[in-house]
Amino acid sequence: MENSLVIYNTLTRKKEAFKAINPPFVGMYVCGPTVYSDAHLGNARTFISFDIIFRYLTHLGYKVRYVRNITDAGHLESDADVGEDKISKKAKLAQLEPMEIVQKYTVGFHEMMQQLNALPPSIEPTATGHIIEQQYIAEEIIKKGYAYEVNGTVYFDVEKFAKTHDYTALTGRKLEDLLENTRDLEGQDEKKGRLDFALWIKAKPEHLMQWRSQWGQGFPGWHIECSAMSTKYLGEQFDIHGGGMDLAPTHHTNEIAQNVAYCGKQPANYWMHTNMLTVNGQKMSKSLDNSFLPHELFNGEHRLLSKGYSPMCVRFFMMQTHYRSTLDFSDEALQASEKGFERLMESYQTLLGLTAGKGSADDVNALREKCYEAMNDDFNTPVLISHLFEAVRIINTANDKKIELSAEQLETLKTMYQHFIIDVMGLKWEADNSRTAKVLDKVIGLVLDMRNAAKANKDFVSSDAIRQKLTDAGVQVKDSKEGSSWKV
RNA sequence: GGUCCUGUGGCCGAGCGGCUAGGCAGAGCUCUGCAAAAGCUCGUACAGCGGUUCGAAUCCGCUCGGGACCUCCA
Repeated sequence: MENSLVIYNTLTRKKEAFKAINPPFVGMYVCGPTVYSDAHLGNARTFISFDIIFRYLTHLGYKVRYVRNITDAGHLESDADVGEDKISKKAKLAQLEPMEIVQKYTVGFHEMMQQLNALPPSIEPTATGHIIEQQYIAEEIIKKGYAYEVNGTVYFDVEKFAKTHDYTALTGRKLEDLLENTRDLEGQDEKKGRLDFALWIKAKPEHLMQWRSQWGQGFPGWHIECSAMSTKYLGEQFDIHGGGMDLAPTHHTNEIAQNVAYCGKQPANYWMHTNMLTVNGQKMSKSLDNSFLPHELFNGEHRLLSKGYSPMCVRFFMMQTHYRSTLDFSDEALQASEKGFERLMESYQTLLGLTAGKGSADDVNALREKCYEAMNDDFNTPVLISHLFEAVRIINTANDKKIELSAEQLETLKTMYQHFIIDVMGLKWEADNSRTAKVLDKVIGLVLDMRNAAKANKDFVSSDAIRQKLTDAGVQVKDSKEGSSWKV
């Protein structure tokens, strides 16, 4: 547990040494997806970033309870609007039960995360499963005097809260600016202040998702679910709260206000925000129609792609950019990553086949230390990867018999690869174990035997013709002293 | 309009006051029957203009680009 991990904290706008409240335990809450349509790659980027964080904390020896919610109710089309929630709206359009929508997209989301090799969170609570808890917190906030009820809807009194608390702590914005810039929208007349947001919303009779409450039939506001579920599973104060950057100004700001009003405590010590994924310089967003769906990316069926990219390649691609930087998605960048990723993974294969020798001057222990330094510096995966490529060079040089690595050096490299590539970055072999793949392996082996026979007879015309045909078929042939190998 | 972030070599992308990031692409070389793969070498980059400093891609100011949020969004 002794480490020098530093984390960039949005609250303080600087990197801080990470100190768990109750080590070795760490509580981490991440705002999950709203399951009203297909998850896109922008969602994936955020959750992959937190997957790395979860994995690295675990690797360091922390016992992490990672809570990531599923928003399956209460997510308003607009924060100022008291109309329908997203799930309900979609359900009407598709003539489905709201829970059918929720089920469909929850399953889709899980499939995507599994393909991308993200570990499941420790707890994945749903908003609809915590209606009582949300009502309770809303009620308590009313008791504390920071919320009020109007016609069956409960609002949080932002201006009153801001008098005695730092409402804009997370973004550092000025309350006056927020007040000036908030637009007038329908449904505002009920609210006392224009920044007030709903904790509980009165449902119209035709509204599909509604629950009974002391304020009448209704459904919960969006922000309250996270307050309710984080408090329930991680306590009033926990270590890390995360989410996409776009959530900080509204959702997280309101979430903090709710928690503080409810129990007087800032919910999390470290607020972490991942940056956006862009396409052609613009945020990938459902409303901008520039989204990539996972399957479009994996099979290449998208107008912006020349080919498909495997889930692991995509994962690697994302890790070549720091989580707090925007990541611009392009076919060209993806192709470059794919090559690099393959070289890295092939070196792993090479490493496992190396035999120990005298030892080289390369300081692999120092290299491993550098990997830790990179990750300890706010989870800097791009720098980690640059160090791993240094290892790739050493391994390939040894494979070329230009240097020899000692048993200790090999062991260090193997441990380093296992820890950082497999455990922390969550990359894995994309081995094809299908029956056809096994048959193909034997067939190509046979062809290469024939080619080697031709080579042995100095019949290079035949051997080169065979190689050319294989190349045309997409099979790359590599000759070495030990024989020939191939890859697709 | 307001608030904030950002501009790095052909492309992607680290760096956050002095020490070659890295990947991809390109050129040359080594190895090899030839290729491929691998290794080595190379480009000598920090939007522009000022300023602070012994020293700036890195700090400050201005100018010009790009983006985010202020309205649902990871």
